[in-house]
Amino acid sequence: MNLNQLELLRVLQETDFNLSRAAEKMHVVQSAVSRQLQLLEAELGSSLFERHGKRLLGLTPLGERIIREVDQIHKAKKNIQSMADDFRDNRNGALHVATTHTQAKYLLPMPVKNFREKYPGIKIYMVQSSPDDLIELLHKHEADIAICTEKLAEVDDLILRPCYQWHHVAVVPTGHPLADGKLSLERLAGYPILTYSPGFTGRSAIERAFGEAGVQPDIVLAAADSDVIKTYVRLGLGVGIIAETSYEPGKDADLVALDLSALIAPSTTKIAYLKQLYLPSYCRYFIDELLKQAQANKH
Amino acid sequence: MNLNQLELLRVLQETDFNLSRAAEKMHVVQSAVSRQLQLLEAELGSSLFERHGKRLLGLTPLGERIIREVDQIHKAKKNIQSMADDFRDNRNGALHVATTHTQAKYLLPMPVKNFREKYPGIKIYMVQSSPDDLIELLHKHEADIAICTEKLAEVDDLILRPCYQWHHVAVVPTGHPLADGKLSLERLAGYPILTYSPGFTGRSAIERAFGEAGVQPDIVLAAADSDVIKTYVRLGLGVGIIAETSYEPGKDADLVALDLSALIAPSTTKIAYLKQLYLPSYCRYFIDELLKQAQANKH
DNA sequence: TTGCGTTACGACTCTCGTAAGGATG
DNA sequence: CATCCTTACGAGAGTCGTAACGCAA
Repeated sequence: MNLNQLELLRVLQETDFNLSRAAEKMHVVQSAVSRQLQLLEAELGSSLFERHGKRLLGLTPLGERIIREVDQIHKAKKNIQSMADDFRDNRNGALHVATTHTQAKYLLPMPVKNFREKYPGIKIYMVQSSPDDLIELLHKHEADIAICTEKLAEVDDLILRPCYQWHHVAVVPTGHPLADGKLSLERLAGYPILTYSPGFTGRSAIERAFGEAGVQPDIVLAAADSDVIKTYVRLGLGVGIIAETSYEPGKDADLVALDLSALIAPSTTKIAYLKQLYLPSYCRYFIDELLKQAQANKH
Repeated sequence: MNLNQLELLRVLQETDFNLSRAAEKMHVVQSAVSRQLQLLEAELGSSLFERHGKRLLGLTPLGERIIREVDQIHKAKKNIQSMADDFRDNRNGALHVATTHTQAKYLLPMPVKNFREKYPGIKIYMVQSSPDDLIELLHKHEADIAICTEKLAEVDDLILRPCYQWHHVAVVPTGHPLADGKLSLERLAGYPILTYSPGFTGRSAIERAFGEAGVQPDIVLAAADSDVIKTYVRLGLGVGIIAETSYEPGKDADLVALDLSALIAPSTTKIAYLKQLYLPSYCRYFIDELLKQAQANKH
């Protein structure tokens, strides 16, 4: 048994149990992985994959169990590498951040700028994705940290750090009737609503608020980002509901933002990363910068 | 980086960072481990060991961290082996049980007998040791399961399964004055006491009972096993306090057992094993037998 | 026929063991 | 001077790549 053979199991799982593609991923010829797999199975004395003829179809029950251990080993190995790189003051690492549009646009810019200055050698990769995907990206080790508001509570192999709390605002063109008088969910629901896609940026809090009030909003546009929403608000499609941070007084002077903190429960944006993985110091620095930025935004 | 190099780190820790002895343990010549260690340190880019000249003195901070990951890897690797062996219905395994005298003599015999019949190919190794050592044996992977009453609560990487609850009895020769009338801790303390060594078989419960009563017993003999205690009780050295299960009505007809359940809190004997290690099916069978035996003893 | 996996064989790399050498207490 | 670690070098084991073959969609 050796690390390459165990790695092969992981790669096979990621390639639909296709030896040829696994070989490609591992930068060896196909016959090599074929032999290594045979050797491993021979050593363990049982087959780890269900087969149809020569083709691999999936894992056997034993294979399932073993691959869980392989994942542990893979994580530990990664940790050893990261720690050594970190200790050596390696300035050639990479930071993979997965987040949603809202955070990428309104929270990350300053932290990223500071990070670039402090760690010019570290490449920053940002993946913008849906909250559903973020957790998966962490688990696949394709992201080091994820920043988002929704969907980050269910899993327990993550460390979750609350970053900042915010509330929603309604945005309407200046002169819109809603801008006067007292706001209520009922009045809001009297207009077509434009807001985030399900699963994005506090959408669940919006739904909960309307649901508990027994009001059925007419959501005519659901977008992944605030800019799209604002664009259509400008076109007069209806009332936008976006995160307060997404309203920019300067650029959005033609829009009015109406505080909804009394009507819709606040949302908390969190930072998440895998509990079992070692976080290099530059990663910790980035998280600290995010928290600092979140503090600054409050004032 | 490969598994042997990582294993070397573990072995070095166990051999006081002595390359020569580590080489012996790994069944290779000393120059081989020297080179492998150099290769690993070169690959990671930092040294993992504090050195004084050529000699290794201990781990660097980085080495400390890395070895924790190495332990994870070692456990996972062991699990893979165990699972494969178990799945293949391997009848050539071994069961390492660590326990104290009392359990070895009064709880284990039947379970061991049943185990031998069901798994004749599995060798049973029993290590008798002090409760202090048992946990260490588990951590060093020199024991699969530990059975004992004391000291099994503090660590959280163990799974603890309560096995049975029992209380102490006082044993005196027939005709001893204590055999008549009402027992109390004060009366007991009027005689020399013979009981277990600190840390053994509920000794802590005995101390707590006397301590809370404000009575200072005169413990003239502290032994690791009940048989020694009974022997000296027979010689008239004083009153023995032993586990109820250690009093055998047949063999011990010349002694009287006096129930102390009202005076000394009951003790619970537990089975412990490492949370992160895979338990082969024969191991689980043995644990089941122990629990069954504990049930049977109640009646 | 194409895609996928296995088997055979020669070349290369890696690791080991032997042996000699240097440092430390 | 005994113990411990390192270095040099040749032998052997292990792994890879090429290539030819078998099998199924």
